[in-house]
Amino acid sequence: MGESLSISFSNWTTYLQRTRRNGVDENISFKPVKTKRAFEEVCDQIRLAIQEGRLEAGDKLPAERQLAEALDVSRATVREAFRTLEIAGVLSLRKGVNGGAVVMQGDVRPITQTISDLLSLGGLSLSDYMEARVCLQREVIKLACARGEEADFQALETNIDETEKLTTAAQVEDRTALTIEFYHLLAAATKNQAMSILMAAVTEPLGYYIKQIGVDRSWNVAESRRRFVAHLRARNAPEAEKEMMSHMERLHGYMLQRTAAAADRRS
Amino acid sequence: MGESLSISFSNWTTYLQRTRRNGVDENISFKPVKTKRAFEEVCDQIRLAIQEGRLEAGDKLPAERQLAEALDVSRATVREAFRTLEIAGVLSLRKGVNGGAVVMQGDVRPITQTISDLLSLGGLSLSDYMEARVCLQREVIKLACARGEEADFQALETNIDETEKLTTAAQVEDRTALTIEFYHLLAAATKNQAMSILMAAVTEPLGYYIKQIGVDRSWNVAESRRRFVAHLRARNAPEAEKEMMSHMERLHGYMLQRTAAAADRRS
DNA sequence: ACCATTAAATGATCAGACCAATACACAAGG
DNA sequence: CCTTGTGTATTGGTCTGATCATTTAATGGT
Repeated sequence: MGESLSISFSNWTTYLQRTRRNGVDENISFKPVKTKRAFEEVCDQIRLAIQEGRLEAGDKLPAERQLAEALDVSRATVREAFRTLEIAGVLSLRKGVNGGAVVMQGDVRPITQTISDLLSLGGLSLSDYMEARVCLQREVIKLACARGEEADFQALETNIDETEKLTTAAQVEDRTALTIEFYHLLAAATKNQAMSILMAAVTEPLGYYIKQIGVDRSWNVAESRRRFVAHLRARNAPEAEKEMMSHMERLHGYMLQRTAAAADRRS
Repeated sequence: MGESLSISFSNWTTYLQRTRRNGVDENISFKPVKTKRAFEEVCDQIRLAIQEGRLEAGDKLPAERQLAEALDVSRATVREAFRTLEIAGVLSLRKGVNGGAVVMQGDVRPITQTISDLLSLGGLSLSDYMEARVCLQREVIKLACARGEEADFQALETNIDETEKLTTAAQVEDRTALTIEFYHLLAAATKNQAMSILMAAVTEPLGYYIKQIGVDRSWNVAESRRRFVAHLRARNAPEAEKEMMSHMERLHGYMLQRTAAAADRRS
């Protein structure tokens, strides 16, 4: 079925482009000519199979060599398709006998990675990013207050305990990891996977910034967090929100200030 | 500088694994042995260069052949790295003289794609997804009410006008596109790029579902939207929210019902 | 039953080649 | 001078075929 994959469309596309260039048929709506690359076609076929239910999580795809022959493309092409889907979290590639490409359930990492990329490339400003963090956080708190269970609150408090144990400057990295985990645990209390994913997307990149600009050591974060969890336990969403908002306001102000300082230093 | 890229770590990792297997040092915290693949190393080097400001949007990387030689890896390896970063929206690959790999500003598509993947693979439930949509929508409305300008409201109304023009069943696809555009325009009114990104992430996958289960033709969406925009213009966030919530409630109920029906039919 | 060795399968990488599209230089013709 | 066509070099896209590294299962000895 894949035999037509590598047939050349060059003559046809050239014709279309020339036609447009002449300007005669300008009013006729041509779709932008975009020759799909072979590996994209392979990607699409696999994704389509998943959408239509012909493939689902846990299924194993044919080995690269076999699939290449079946689709009448080279192994390198199958490889690029597999790589693309692996990065997307759709496939997992395992070596060895009984290895191969296995369909996964998806992965959150591409999302957090993309947010990080957008931040470091300037496609997303730090202030917009932080405001979105605040907005999401508000909704998370509402849900967590309504649905959080004792186990969730316990996990949050354990996290705070561990944070307080790490006081030396050398443990900044571990503290950062715990901070990020705190937000993850909070999102988990919403019992909503999608909210967890979105929160992860706007939380994970924090680590990169904290590593760059350092932490605000002039403030005891643990105290604020304890008050916050207490409000959560009391199902007092407005107070919990107020506590968190004041914390985030301080954090974001600190980050903006330090980032601006770093930018000044660079120029 | 990259000369050590292809040196084999196999002996070292094997040693570590054997040591662990013996169980003697179980209490010592080993990091999980994860032999990084060559193309990942290349990816990381490029991303690091971006984070450190040595590369920024608009810069052009060396050609595949040159970079392969510089890093002492094969062209295929550079290629997989480039492909990975291209899919991530970090690079754009262009053929021809003066072509090559150009650093971009990032792209939102990986995020929406990942959400779609998670939905079709079962890593994210439809109900969780829709609830997150509602939560995000609430925040978007707040911001849009506060910051939306006349041009934004105008764009929304134009969108509604065009939706009303399309009434035949054959134009379902176009109507869907307009529906998605409506949410994008609404997000744009927040003047916050991050909110736009998050909204896109939870809006885009709608198209896939609507195409599958069809639209609810028993209800006039345009009317509800007109009321909604009127509330926006009046800066009346609570009423705007109420209008949108009732609409989404209906839409989501319809989707859950039809999806369940489709699932029944399949089994 | 247990352990070490071997073998086969499979992804990871490499090497070298050719194809296809693109942009630029340059010549031809108006 | 401007336009138009024609190379032509460059670069990503694909192919072929090979070797390396890792994993699992089979094998076989103790």
